[in-house]
Amino acid sequence: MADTSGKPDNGSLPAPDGEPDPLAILPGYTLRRAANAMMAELGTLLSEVDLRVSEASILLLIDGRDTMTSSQIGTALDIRSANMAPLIGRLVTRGLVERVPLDGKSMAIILTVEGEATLHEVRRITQTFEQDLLQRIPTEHRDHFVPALNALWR
Amino acid sequence: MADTSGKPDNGSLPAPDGEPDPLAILPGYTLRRAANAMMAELGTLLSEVDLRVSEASILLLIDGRDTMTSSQIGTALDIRSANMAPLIGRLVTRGLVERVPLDGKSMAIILTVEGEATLHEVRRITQTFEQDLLQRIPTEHRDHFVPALNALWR
DNA sequence: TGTATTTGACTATCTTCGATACGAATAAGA
DNA sequence: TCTTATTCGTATCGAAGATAGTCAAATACA
Repeated sequence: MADTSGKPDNGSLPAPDGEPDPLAILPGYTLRRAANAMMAELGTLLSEVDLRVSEASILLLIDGRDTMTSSQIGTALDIRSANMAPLIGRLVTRGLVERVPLDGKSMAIILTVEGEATLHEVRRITQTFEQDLLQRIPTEHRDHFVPALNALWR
Repeated sequence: MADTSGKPDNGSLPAPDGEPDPLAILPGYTLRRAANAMMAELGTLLSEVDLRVSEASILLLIDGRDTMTSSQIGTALDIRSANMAPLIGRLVTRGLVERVPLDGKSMAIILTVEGEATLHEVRRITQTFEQDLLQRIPTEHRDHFVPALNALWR
């Protein structure tokens, strides 16, 4: 209805001459595009160690901990337990982590020796990636990037 | 999702002495989490008009244009033509857009009257969403948000 | 103690977005 | 004309995420 917004309303007149994308000024749209681009790139980098982004996240998270259960990992990474099961399963199959019973019900997910070696590669890849990502952001915006993003979900 | 509230649920994670989440300072990780949270929220909002985010993007893009082909839309939104086909197909089935032959090979995708009415709702929803999104970002970071994101894919 | 509820791990299946691979038809060029 | 490239479309796959529901262990409680 009546746009009560005080933002630049270019809605009904998109100026179809030279502007290829009227969505580019929308924060939500740019957020999606940027995230897609970055995740695709990270996915390509991680294919070197045959890991998906979510799998690499798990390895990074459980490093140095020996009592983290599948559900705790899921809570930390916001992954449902139904989706954790096959994720952990693949890591177990590949010998990167193992399930260790904590009690008769809970299982701790811990890195194997091979998992630690792979994690080392993952660290190398992600650190380079994160550095490159920040480098692409103009210096005057760089320090605002993570705080702004964190305000959207933390 | 269901975690947009600032509740203190991390009793299971290490205390604030060490680090509650070693991934939270990674730009790529925060980017993904923020984008996921925002897109889930927008998806929920758009379910009111039974549209997915990508479908709503198409409507927003083609408004006011009458010679945009499926492949041009795909180029603008970075959607492969193979994925455009079912997307446009659903919009056609719902009577929101129609295919108009341009030259025997190319088809222009244009809004129907009903599509324009729906687009009006979409604008209302997305403008509120975009405004809320920006509001959540602390003022000192807000102006840096879109420029920083655009540097990652434009 | 016995019963009921909650929790942890898991299976099966669905949805959304995105990517390939390929085919058919038209347009454009050698 | 014959070949190549473009456009639109099919079918299929993959990653991430969501629901529903099973099952057994753990916990709460009357």
